[in-house]
Amino acid sequence: MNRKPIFTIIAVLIVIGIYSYDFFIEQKAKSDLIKDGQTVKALTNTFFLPTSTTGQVIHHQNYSLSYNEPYEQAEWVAYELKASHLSSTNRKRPYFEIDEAIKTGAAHWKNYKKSGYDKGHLCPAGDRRFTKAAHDETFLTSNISPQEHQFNAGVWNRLEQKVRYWAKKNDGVFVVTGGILNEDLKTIGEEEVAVPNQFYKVILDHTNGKTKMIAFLMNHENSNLPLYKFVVSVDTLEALTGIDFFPELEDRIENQLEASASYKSWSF
DNA sequence: CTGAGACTC
DNA sequence: GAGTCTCAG
Repeated sequence: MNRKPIFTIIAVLIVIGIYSYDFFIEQKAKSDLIKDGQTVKALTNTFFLPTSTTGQVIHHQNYSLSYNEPYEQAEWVAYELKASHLSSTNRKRPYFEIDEAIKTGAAHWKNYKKSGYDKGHLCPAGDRRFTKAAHDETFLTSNISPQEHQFNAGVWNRLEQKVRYWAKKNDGVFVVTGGILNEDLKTIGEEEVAVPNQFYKVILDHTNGKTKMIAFLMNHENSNLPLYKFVVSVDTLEALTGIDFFPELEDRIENQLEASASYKSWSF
């Protein structure tokens, strides 16, 4: 009878041990996930990542972003869209989740509820349908910006579809996108998520060793104008955002390409 | 494709 | 909050 407390203590220790082990495995899996994302970018696509004006760059498995805390959204989201990524698989839309990777705290989706604005994807769900995990990963609140529905479902949607067309045609493109974040923007919700007045997108293609790029700047309103009307130089966007979009590109090529607002080598 | 919102449980 | 359904451009 007097041995009973010993057994109890041993049993408790075993239970604690099991929970600790589970916790350890879970943490290990999480750190591997983050490390993998960084490794992938380091080994392959580093050159296409823009600079960050905030110092908070997050690498997810299928896109990277730079979070701008005061505006409660990403200043840019960057990803590669390969032809093989394009999928017609219909996937169920999950619920938006707070991106736990944002150390300063990503906005809650409730800020958007009944705000009159869409939770507009920056990395589109339609570009990440190749797996459920990739699709779900776009439903993080670090990957959205308040967008008028007419804009999101209209001219912005048209541009996103054009990017898919180029990805298919050129066997892959790099995409950088976001809202123009500057002072005195309207905000929504308790966390005061800023509503950009303009949105931009930069597309880089390096098919067959030739590098070309094209950039778009759109006012935050729907339009029926053809997409080429919104073409600007990357230099224009860099002046507006303070972001250096392709710092790893050879300077001579970078300077030449970024100064151009020509779209003659892109088919619409 | 891009989404919101109402309704039930 | 989760799941299902309807609706709009």
